[in-house]
Amino acid sequence: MKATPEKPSIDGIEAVWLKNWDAEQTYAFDRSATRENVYSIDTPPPTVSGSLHIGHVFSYTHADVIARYQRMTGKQVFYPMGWDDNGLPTERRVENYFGVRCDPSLPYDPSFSPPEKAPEQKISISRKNFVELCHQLTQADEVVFKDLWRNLGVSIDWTLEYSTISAHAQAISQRGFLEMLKRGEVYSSVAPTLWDVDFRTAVSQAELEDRERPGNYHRVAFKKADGSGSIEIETTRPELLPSCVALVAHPDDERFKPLFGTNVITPLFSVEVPILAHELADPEKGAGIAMICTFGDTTDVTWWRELSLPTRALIGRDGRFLPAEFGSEQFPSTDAPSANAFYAGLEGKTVNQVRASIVEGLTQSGALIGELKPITHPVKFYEKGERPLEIVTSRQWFVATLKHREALLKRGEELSWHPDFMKHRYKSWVEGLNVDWNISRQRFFGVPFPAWYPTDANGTIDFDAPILPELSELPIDPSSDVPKGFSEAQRNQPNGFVGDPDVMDTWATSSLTPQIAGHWGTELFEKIFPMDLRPQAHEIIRTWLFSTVVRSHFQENSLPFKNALISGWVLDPDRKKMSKSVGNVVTPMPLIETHGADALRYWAASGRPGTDTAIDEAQMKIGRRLAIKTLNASKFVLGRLEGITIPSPAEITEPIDRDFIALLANVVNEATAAFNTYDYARALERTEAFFWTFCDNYVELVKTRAYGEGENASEAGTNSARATLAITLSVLQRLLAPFIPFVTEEVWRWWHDGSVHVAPWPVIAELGNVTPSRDSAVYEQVCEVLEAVRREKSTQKVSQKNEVELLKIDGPAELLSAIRNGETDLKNAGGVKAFELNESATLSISVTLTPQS
RNA sequence: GGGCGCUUAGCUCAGUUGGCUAGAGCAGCUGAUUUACACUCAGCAGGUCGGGGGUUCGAGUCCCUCAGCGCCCA
Repeated sequence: MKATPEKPSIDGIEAVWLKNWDAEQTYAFDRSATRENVYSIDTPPPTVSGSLHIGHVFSYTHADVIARYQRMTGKQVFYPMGWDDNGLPTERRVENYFGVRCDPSLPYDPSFSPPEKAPEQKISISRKNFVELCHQLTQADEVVFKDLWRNLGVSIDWTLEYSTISAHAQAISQRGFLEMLKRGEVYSSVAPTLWDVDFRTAVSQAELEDRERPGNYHRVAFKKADGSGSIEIETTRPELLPSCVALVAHPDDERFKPLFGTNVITPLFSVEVPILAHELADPEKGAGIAMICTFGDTTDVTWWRELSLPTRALIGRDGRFLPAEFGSEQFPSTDAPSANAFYAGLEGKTVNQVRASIVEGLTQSGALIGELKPITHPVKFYEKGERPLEIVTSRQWFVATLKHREALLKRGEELSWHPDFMKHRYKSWVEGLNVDWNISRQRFFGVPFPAWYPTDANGTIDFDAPILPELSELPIDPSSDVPKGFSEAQRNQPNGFVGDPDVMDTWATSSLTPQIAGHWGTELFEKIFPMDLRPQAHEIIRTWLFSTVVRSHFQENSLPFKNALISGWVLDPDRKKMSKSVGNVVTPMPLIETHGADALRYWAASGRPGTDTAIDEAQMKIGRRLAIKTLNASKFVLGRLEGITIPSPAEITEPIDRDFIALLANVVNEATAAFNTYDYARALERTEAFFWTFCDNYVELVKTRAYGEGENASEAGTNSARATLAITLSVLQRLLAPFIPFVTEEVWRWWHDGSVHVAPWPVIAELGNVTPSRDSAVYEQVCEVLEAVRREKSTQKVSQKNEVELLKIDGPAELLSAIRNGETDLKNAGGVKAFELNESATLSISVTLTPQS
């Protein structure tokens, strides 16, 4: 056995072992492994947005302790790392960081470089220049992220690194799209689409959030077409009056039943619209009768579709009102001249401006009844946006999810969720789907759709006959690549082609992380798919988890992974959610520097799956203490064993040792069972508790005997203690290794050549012929007596080293026999000079201390 | 509006199918201690398990109900 260091320390050991693990390729995935022998992890590729978050540390630690456990059980762990660098977050960051804006109409400027300091007025640059800056910034960010992961001791195989904007990921993503297209699972259509006017892009249902916003009910009178009076409706969006196509009330609403099928005339624009019945109309809301406009919200879209209403959409992609001609077929009007005259003042205006004009017009015409009624109501926003979404009609690619709802729900049932209740998140999301998954984004830094469209002699684009590349050509960019049989000169020309201008939703790519990380189409993929584990946070169940399930269901007719390990959130010390705007975000690197990586991991690993956990530096200090204790206990025990041949567990013969090993066997069983159900926190708790009793009680009891000293010393007794110390230390070092990998590696190497992280996970068979079923409770009963002795010394305020003149114990025969078995150790540990044991029904321990000199 | 989770000691949390006197760590208090311990060890104290009702020989645990907090979905 090697010598233990004189003064071991945990400070600085991270750097030593990181270097060593790199050199030894400790975490390298062996591609020759068979599928049964592989444990594969679908690592979340974090959004590389420049800010590291303590939440990263939290959830990546959870996955890592599982990875380390699996590796020790003998599995080849496929543990890749990805960076989600495409998409809007990167674009926003680049715009602000460099002070630029993408204008796809500009030509590429090879000599462009951004100014040192971001200018106030953003510089317009070409798409290619913009994308170059995106790459530049994300690469720099990725270095910082990687540094954190390494310092945290995440056991990733860095040769498996990928990024979602890489050519490899783009090729996979485009192939995935083409295969869906071939199978008819994706389609393009012109449809009302939720639209962010600031970002100028469509957004999907998964990116929506409701925000409570103040609004006003405007009571507006519509004259009946037959001239018999008027109907009053209430609306929060009077600006949509020119887009009104009908009024709607609940079919059972007695107030309006007689009116169904009759017509009214819109104020200001004199458009005749019907009064219709639909169940989604809420009799309790407003006046109980609403106007349907194309389109104010998603309910309007439902009504429009189910009631087969005409389209009078007027809000453009920039959020401004489009031209309209009243009196035309689309906008019939009984008074076209005044309608057009009024509308002339609205065209090109923003939503707020138009609202003001229309309210004024309604007031003047007397159609606005009474005062405005302020209300608070939920309004749909893009989760990253600042203005309410509009609905515009545009061409988009959709993945058909709605008609597969039942199958997708079944997939959710099939998946093992940790914790189990998280499956409700998935279920309620899938049940609530109301539009197909829109995967088109009118943005720049993303994976382009691999499609061109032919144009006819008039230059009209035929969207129904896309020109598609061969799989071998991928990745392609239709805005710069030319389809086979065409030349660049034919781009955007009659009888030529146009490239699809859009990029894919970021989830359309990251839903293929198993395919990207596992190199779809190669032998490797067969070995890692379906993945064993998907670790992730709960707020992306409806996006990442759901979309991955969708893609895998279509592509492989399978779940993409068997287990989903859902982490909670990290809350600030006041149990508030961390957010940039509140300014309570904690960055992890200083915490690693202060407390050590093991300590930070200890805190993270004590947060159970799915449980929100507050940042707690006190907990990190306890983790640090555990690491230091591991170091010192190992030094002490190994010091007792220095220079001798360590006896094998077969030599564990003393009853107290055998009982202690039985308890150890129970801990091994419990920790293993807990890991197998992804309850790492429980495994840690049990291991840790046992480790402390090992240090404070067992080692204290047997250290004299292990030295071959003290009264009644015997070779058998000494060897039994030595064997117990050695095997227990070995087992505990390994049980702790997934949680505190740096310090356990340090102490393991004091007496082993290889890494603890590829050492075999402890099993009962190692423990000699001891079984978890205990012959007796010798150890616990001896501890109880030891405690009584310590209590007496503490009460008497004397040193624990003070000797005990006489230890008198009255108790049942069974107990006395246990104590006799531990008598020697008790004498050694408690300084007991003499025992007096008497049989009695009740337990009583009397301690007579030797008077202090 | 529907759903999920949480509520146990001052704090952070355990408490597996209902069963010994409800546990741990931290903080607090009282001591001991410097040849494993960038301190460590021992001891003490601290809870009507959110409220109410029910099932049961027995409820922190199961059922009902109410309240508060958080989240998901609509």
